[in-house]
Amino acid sequence: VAAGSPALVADLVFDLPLRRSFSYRVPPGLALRPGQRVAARLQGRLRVGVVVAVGPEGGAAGAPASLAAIERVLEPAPLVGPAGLELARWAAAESLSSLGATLAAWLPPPPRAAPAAVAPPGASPSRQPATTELWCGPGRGEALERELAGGPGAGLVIAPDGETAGAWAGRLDAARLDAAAPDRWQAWLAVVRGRRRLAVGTRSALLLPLPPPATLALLDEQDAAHKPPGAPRLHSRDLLRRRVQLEGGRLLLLAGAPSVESWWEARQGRARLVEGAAAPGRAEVVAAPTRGILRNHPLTLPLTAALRDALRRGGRIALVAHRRAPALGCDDCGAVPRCPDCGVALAYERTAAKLGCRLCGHREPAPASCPRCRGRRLAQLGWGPERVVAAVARRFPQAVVASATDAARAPRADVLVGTTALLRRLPPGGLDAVGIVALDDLLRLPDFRAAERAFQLLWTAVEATRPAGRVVVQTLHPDHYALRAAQTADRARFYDDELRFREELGYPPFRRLCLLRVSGADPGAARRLLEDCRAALGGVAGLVVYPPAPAGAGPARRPRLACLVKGPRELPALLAGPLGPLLDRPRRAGAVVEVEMDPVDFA
DNA sequence: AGCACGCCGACT
DNA sequence: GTCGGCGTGCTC
Repeated sequence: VAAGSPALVADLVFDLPLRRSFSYRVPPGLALRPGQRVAARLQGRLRVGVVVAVGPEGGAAGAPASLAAIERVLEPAPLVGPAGLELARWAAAESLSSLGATLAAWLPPPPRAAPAAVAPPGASPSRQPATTELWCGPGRGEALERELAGGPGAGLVIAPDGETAGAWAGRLDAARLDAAAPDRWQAWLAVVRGRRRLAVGTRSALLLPLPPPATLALLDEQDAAHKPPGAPRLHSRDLLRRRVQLEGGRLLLLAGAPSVESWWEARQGRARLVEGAAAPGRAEVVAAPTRGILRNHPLTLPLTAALRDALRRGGRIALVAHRRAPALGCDDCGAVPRCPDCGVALAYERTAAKLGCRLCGHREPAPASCPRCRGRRLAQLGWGPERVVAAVARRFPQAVVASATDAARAPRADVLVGTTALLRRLPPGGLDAVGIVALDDLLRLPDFRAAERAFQLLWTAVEATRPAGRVVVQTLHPDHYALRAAQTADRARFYDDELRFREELGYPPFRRLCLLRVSGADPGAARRLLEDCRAALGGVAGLVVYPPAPAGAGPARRPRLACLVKGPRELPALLAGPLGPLLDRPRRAGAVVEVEMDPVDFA
């Protein structure tokens, strides 16, 4: 180290579940800036690190006396500036996860060979006004296309999946940044340096810096794909909201039937609701009561008629079936045993012959007959896609009936049978009819979002059906508020009812949730670890910590146990302290804890 | 997450 | 008598 020029130290974060940074010596002559990626040795292995701070030696507290040196830079300039780093830091804190893992998920993979020096990104964007708009009218996709193609500002479109991203990249002639793009690193740089005005990507593009004035668009904002499991454990909508809060810009959230959270934001005046002109015509939503029918055949008369009519005109029909529901329901009166405290359907534990609440852990013996009508037809059986295909093919032998996850994969089928994903990515109005085989399967899900999901499914079905077509909904609950609202095309009516329910029982958007999920080969160890977590949270004011409850079957065949924590808006900050030791060392005594803020999927 | 160092079962 | 299982702990 030359006298007079103090050695520089850089703090790095790595793609590891570690919520701390590591200090390294900066070799003389190496110009490093926060946001830049470098290669450095950690435990002898060369790894990709992101520089989060650079300063004179001695700044890093607790660092060993002699530091290892950074090996080389991977990029001549940072991909994100201080604003992007700040955003990622907020996201990591908000989701109780590591900054390194968060950044790794939000940056394109570094180039294989060290690229030639490039111009650094422009100056930090000047503050622009922030606006959020919720676009839910018909033709919103076309409107977005016109808005962005018309220019002149920069635009970033975030799609729920790579396929949609690819389609939009073509539509807008935009730089493509998702995993399937030929060179994401080059594409990222092209936008940063102003050579491309528009970009399309999935959640991995959320931090892409844009020159002002910028428009950020989130497609299908209600889609759970915007918060898949794993890092970064944050909903793309929440990140984009924060992003426009910090740096300004225009945020457009697109959805026919938005998330309850986004509707609430609009109702509170924090987002502008844009419903657009009324559609010229809308498919009719028909409720087909299934009392006592669905047991033997998946088609009621109204749905059979819709199928027959559509087949006669040579049209296409989609049938939405659902996997077996984990809950019990009465096939006679439609009653579903629910948790007395949480209001969600109780999950049926067949082996124990018990009903259990997935949220609070309440358990009771499974009744032999329906508590409401005393009927004996309390059953878990549902009509899965395979059974529906067989039944429809028997009833309409001349029709081509296909089971498909994606309508585009079965172009020749007259009748498509699939789960709710079937209706995704369909051109609006392309179907003659849609049949929802058993809406109750969806309503029975032990998830407080069940009604929201049902409403979104119905709305999507209507949008996918031609204006003179029919959406036939088979259900034992023809008066359910989600169905009524879909029939009258009255969004506000649904959200008013749903928000009242959420407020009464203390669910989002009024309260926040965090799920502590524990798994382990030894059930005893898992239970003990979860009890440690609950004990750690015991003294925190403002929290409701629910008892352990069995968690849904995970990918691993290990017993899983979960516990839900409910709290105020600042829940992450309240949990960070007490759960800190657990987050830093999640594996203990043969069990592992996973902490998930704002979970979207409970079933 | 990896990877190393730690103590208890089936083998050349 | 050893080789090796993965349980636990650490990473500038």
